[in-house]
Amino acid sequence: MQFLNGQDYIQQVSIDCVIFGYQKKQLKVLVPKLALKGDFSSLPGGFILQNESIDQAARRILQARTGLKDIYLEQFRVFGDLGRNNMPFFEQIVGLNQEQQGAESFNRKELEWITRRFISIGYYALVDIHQVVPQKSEIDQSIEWYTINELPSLIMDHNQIVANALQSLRLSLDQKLIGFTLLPEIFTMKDLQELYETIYDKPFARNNFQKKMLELDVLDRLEKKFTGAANKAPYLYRFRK
Amino acid sequence: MQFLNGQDYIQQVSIDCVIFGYQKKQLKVLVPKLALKGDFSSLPGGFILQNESIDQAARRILQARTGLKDIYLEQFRVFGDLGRNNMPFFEQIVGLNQEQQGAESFNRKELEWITRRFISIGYYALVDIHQVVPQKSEIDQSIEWYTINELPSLIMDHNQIVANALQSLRLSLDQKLIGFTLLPEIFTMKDLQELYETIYDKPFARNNFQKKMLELDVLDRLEKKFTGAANKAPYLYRFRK
DNA sequence: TCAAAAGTGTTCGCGCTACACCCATGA
DNA sequence: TCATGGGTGTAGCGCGAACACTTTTGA
Repeated sequence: MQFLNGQDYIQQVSIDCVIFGYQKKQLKVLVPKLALKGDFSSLPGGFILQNESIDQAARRILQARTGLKDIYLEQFRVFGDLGRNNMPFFEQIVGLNQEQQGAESFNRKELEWITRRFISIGYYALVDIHQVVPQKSEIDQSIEWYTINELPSLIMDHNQIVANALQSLRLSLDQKLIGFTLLPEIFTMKDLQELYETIYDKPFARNNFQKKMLELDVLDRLEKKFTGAANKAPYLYRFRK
Repeated sequence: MQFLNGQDYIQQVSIDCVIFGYQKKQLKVLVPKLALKGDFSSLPGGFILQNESIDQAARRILQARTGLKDIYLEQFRVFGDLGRNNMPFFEQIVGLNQEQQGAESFNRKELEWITRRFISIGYYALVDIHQVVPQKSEIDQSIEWYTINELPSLIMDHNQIVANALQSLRLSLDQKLIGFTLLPEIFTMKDLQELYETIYDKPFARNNFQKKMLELDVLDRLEKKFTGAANKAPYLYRFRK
């Protein structure tokens, strides 16, 4: 019935993942560039196999791009407007790729399948960026971390999806103690504060931030971290599971 | 390609609506009972036409059951577990309806269509219960308002969907000034307070509740309401749009 | 001894809660 | 004039923000 690459997927439904990472006071998103002429980038995505749940599908997609198995994952919204189809995108490609790349690499049936209208389930994931070795899929030319404020223009409504994901992340961050998943296992209070400041794009008072975090009672204080700098050495912390 | 009743729908995706109403200090949900032997109830739901957005589909489904066009509507979650299919349900029906009702009223193609695994997009709606004249669809035997604590057992995971909807409603109620949509246009402060107490299932202090609501600066105070009771007449209010 | 940055204790103001009081209404 | 329920003012309390002070570190 409905096949793409010989797999039996649910038709007209896709999953798009906003994979957040954090490095050097910047919130980043993992974005592959498609192996087609014309600079097309999109969110890492995929389809849902008949014999897997949507969460399993999202995990499979994430694992393929990040190599990580245990990832913090949250479904945040469905995008189902009319006009969410790859048609204009493929038309552009056909125009740009007259030889044999791109659209030609799809056979006729696959092209029909992929250019229909799609409903997309948005997931966001939080990862320790240092643990990720970004993996190209077979349709990618490259895959890279982009600072969220310097994202390239993405296909369809994918820029909008990122904006929505960030909004949802901000709402959940305080509630669910998920910020730690963006950091390495061991971190200083300053690291944590800078992460929060980056996500909310506003400063926090140092002492109050520390107090608030410690009162959550989820941090183990470890030994001090001697940096060689001429100041008091900060404690290291670890998130208690 | 994919047809049910001659319509071209997206396959394996459904919409389920939790329609909230409020009457006599009770939060209610509109639940149709299916025209099949064996007491099957489900959430009002439907499918997505190829040429409508998911929001439009939800509105169409809501209008069909409530008669109302302008309805407060919120998408709150996607349910996509494995095993979300109507197969066990239809097997039960076949067992119970040996004659010609129920499953037999579907032709073979429709049966195949409807018994596949489904991904369902959950919406909740808030309506003024007095404006609604519940409408049966052709597959319903009846349709009724049920107090949320006395819901019947619904098919598949629909009871779970209702629980999720209520949870989302509670989270949004304070943020988005949507409570008023459950009340008639004109109401007293006591009406509003009782609505909140019902939804959150806990009491609020009368004076503080009043202050909080008035400080939102979204209520127009109208004339007093003389009830004939031997006490001070309460003001009537209207939500300012 | 000093500057830099980390850790901690204290005060201030706001918003929510609780208590108190007054007012209108019909019997 | 009284009971009932509605409207409003004020005091207490807890949390987060702002401020202040101490401690540690290497130059």
